[in-house]
Amino acid sequence: MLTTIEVTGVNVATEIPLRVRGCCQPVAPRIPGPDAEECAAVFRALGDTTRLQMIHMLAKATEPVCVCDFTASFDLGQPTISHHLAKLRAAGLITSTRRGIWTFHQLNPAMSQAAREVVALLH
Amino acid sequence: MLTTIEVTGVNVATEIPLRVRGCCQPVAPRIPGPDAEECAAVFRALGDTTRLQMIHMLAKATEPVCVCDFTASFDLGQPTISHHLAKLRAAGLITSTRRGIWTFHQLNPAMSQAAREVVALLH
DNA sequence: TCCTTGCATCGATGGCTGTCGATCTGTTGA
DNA sequence: TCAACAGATCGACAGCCATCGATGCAAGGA
Repeated sequence: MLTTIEVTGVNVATEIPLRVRGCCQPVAPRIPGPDAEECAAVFRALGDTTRLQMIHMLAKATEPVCVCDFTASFDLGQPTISHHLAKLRAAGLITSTRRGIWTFHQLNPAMSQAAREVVALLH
Repeated sequence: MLTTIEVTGVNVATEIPLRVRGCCQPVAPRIPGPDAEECAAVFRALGDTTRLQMIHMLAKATEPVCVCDFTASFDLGQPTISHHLAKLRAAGLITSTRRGIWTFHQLNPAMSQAAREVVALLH
């Protein structure tokens, strides 16, 4: 175990680094570009408290949820809720179905495997 | 299976909704506020392709990684890399240790359980 | 045919974020 | 003591994002 000292959020160690490879070398194979962007997009969609709560609500819900359920649950206007739902839809996390006057939302059954694994973490 | 028609990204179903509870009702218990915000912060930190690649590299690396390794791997300036590392550090995903001239970075061994589960998905 | 209702869309606005060049700081070696 | 280097910080800037009020639009009911 190294003895370290906190300095502006960075630990200062007093020992010589054990370093095999040279410096300034790429370290490991990267995630393929498109995969990384798609994965980041899912994280970005969930990187907002409101949308995270929405996905959690949909994951818990036993029947489809309409927009007014969300507006009743969050202190936000209807256009803002609609905007968040559009973001979740664009990320492929939910699907929306209109039945008569109402539009119902649910987790996308055809969600990507990566997205499914992330959503599963939200119980 | 419902027969649906695509209209501006929303499916239009022709059947009457099966709805037990009334409309405009909160649906399920929410994630406690602080938990949701902390969780969203982790997702937000991973919601950028560069940072996602960084975490992936650190997860794959067998020894600590210094800033110049990242600048060699990404087409970004050193201040930008430093900025992204600071974001990952603020989210509790990595720790940074200075040894002599270099600052080495690694996945935070004391990462929150939620964060650990998310990072584990990146292989 | 007209009104009401649920929801999407538009335009505006303030705040946040990714990126850069310039600069500052701390460490090493001469 | 000083020069060279790794990396953090600062200030600026452009682009994105969350939010709102206003408006448009489709469906249902009178």
